[in-house]
Amino acid sequence: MAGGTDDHGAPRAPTGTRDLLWPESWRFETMVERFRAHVEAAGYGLVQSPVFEYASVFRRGIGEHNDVVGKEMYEFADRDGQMLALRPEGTASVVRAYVQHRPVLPWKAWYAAPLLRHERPQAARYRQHHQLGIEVIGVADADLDVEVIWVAQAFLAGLGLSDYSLRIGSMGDRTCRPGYLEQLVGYLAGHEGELCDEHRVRYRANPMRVLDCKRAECRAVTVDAPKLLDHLCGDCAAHLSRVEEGLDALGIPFDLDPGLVRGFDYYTRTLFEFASGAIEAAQNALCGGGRYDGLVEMLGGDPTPGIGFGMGIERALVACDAEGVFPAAPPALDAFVVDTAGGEVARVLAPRLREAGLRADRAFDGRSMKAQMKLADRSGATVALIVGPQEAATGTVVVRPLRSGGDQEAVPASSVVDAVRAALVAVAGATAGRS
RNA sequence: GUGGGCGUAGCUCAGCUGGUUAGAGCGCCAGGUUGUGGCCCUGGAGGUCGGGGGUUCAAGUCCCCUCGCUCACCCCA
Repeated sequence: MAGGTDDHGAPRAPTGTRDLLWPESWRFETMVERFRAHVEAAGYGLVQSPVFEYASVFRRGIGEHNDVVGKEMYEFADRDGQMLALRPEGTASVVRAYVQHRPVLPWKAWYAAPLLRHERPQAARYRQHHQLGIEVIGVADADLDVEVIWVAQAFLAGLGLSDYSLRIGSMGDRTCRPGYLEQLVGYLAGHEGELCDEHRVRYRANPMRVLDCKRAECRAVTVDAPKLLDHLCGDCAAHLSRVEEGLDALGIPFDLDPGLVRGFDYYTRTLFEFASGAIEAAQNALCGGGRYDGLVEMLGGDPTPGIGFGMGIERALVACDAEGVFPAAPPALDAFVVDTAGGEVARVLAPRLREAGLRADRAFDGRSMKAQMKLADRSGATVALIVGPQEAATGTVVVRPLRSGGDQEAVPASSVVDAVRAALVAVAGATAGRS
């Protein structure tokens, strides 16, 4: 295959992207709706920002020294020569929107958006993926950190998930981090020759990455490296303690992880990540977030605190599959019209049923009774409404239950809607009676 | 960017050491006393065996290249 087509010339979805067809698409959207209900009940309002921004928004916010901006961002000059970038993560865009519009503080926003990164696809990782997220601008209180973590945790639990864990850490702030980084770089410089090939040359650009390196060489060095959690200033230490207390108070289990590090420059203080224990694949991070008290300023606003998280919808769905929860059970039809008498009845009856608030569909192309009944069955409809020559001549419609054992009956065309409603009630009653 | 695995009907896959018109299950379509779905039976449609080149009397089966998918590293949701 070449040029975005298969070898027969038919185009296909780009590498790392996928089409979601019914009923998978239904499940995806249902998860978004769940999230909407969950966060709106906690005071968050939807924010929608463009899928592309001036590239500088991400360069300034996320920083140059990480893979997302450095080598994964879709960046291009448009026809006017403006440097634009497809949104690689959610927070920078939302904060840019805040700086531009200055909504009243505190501003609690949520979003569900596609993110694009030119990564090599693998299990549970795509070039276009989707995140559910929240951002709160204008609150420094550690109790908000607890709320934000709760929002994520309660959502996961609400999906029915139970096999996941929470790690939290702190990135310090401008008071304590610079001094710590200096110490860390000094320490690493003293062990430069012992680091892995990659970090031997890169440790100065992003020293905290080395702490996260999985290679044995780096691990041997970092065991005794200075830890940021031991060098937090008084305010950052107090903030972290308050968060831990709050999580304890809510009964949310967590692990304090000195090695929890993120590549984005904007993070300060609280950092957290939920990982699934049920996902077999390597990519098991469900949700990552943290505080970014310096980001608003970096994007041209006044110094204003902020915090948020992003949760991968695709990953959450994989976790749901792995745990056997949140099944796909799309709604079925109420009625399916079968017309073998020329279609004159079906073309009016189906719209009338829908106007009456019923979920209805019909067959086309004048197919046989058997074929139309098959479609009716496959549609999941509760009843089939059958119109043959006999019914067409007498102005009646046969109401045939498809999901229960009841008998079919012929009713006047004028009372079909009532008959369908009665059948729905009867079936619902029978179902309730069985369970 | 690096490495491994795989590419045969819409889907899941068989096709042994290269040899006649490439198969199965599911799905789809049409029939099974001339008006009724689900089960069952019968029949049918549907494949340039990812693409290109090479070896050979002969390749889905071997070799090379290429595209794609997939898994892992890196990083991340």
